[in-house]
Amino acid sequence: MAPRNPVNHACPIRDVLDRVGDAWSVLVLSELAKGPCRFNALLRVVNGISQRMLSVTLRTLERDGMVSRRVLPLAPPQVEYALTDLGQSLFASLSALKDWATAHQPSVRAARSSYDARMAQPSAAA
Amino acid sequence: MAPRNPVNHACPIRDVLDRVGDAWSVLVLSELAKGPCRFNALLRVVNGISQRMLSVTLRTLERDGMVSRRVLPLAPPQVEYALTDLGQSLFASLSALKDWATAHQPSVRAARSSYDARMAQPSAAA
DNA sequence: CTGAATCCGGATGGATACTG
DNA sequence: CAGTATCCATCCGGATTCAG
Repeated sequence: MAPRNPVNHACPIRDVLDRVGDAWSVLVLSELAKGPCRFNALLRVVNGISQRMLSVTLRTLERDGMVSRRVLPLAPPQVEYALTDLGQSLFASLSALKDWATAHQPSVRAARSSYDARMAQPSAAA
Repeated sequence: MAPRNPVNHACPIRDVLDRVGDAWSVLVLSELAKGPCRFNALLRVVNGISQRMLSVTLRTLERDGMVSRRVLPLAPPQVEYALTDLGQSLFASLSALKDWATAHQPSVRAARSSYDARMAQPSAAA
């Protein structure tokens, strides 16, 4: 997830984005933000995630201290995942970005349409 | 950059992260935040980016309205890239995340070490 | 100088099957 | 239930080459 290229600076932004930029982490994070959850429950609710990716994602999040893993000693083994304080604070910080996205989505959409339209017309300079 | 999987919700967070989660966008963004810059200048300063990825990244950012592109009509063609207002506001929002990262990097590092240590010892339940 | 097109190796991630 | 291991298709991204 992290070592995309050898030039990873000590840049804190890249550090977070490597942790959060992938397709699933944020989804899992936001599910767990609603409350603790078990593996298969996450699998069902995260919509489209594969068993493998859920497993990988959870392990990474756990390793980074965002998620806690509690094994219930029961007949059918149960494992409960939950956000740690650290994970909750990260999720909170992400909301700033979410707010930006929500606020500016129209602008971005407009920019895109405009760009696509401009590119479609070879006769731009007239 | 965006369509990692067909399940892209209309989730605004994923939307931003798809735009910003890749390895280079943020680097380019933060360079341009310092002021307008030309192609080859970016190429030199962004440390490790290839010509192709710079080109691709700039085009994406331009399409999304984050970056403006101005062609100077000169003998050796010059193209100047700069952040738009939209791009600057995004960059500003990213700083919240950067602050989080800076503040919690030690915690994350600690969590990782701890996790790695725990995993190294098969004898956990005693 | 600024870029686009092509080629291609490596990483990413889904499907499946198997284990505890 | 909660995962891991394997197999394999796809995509990303670097190097190179060509064009305006």
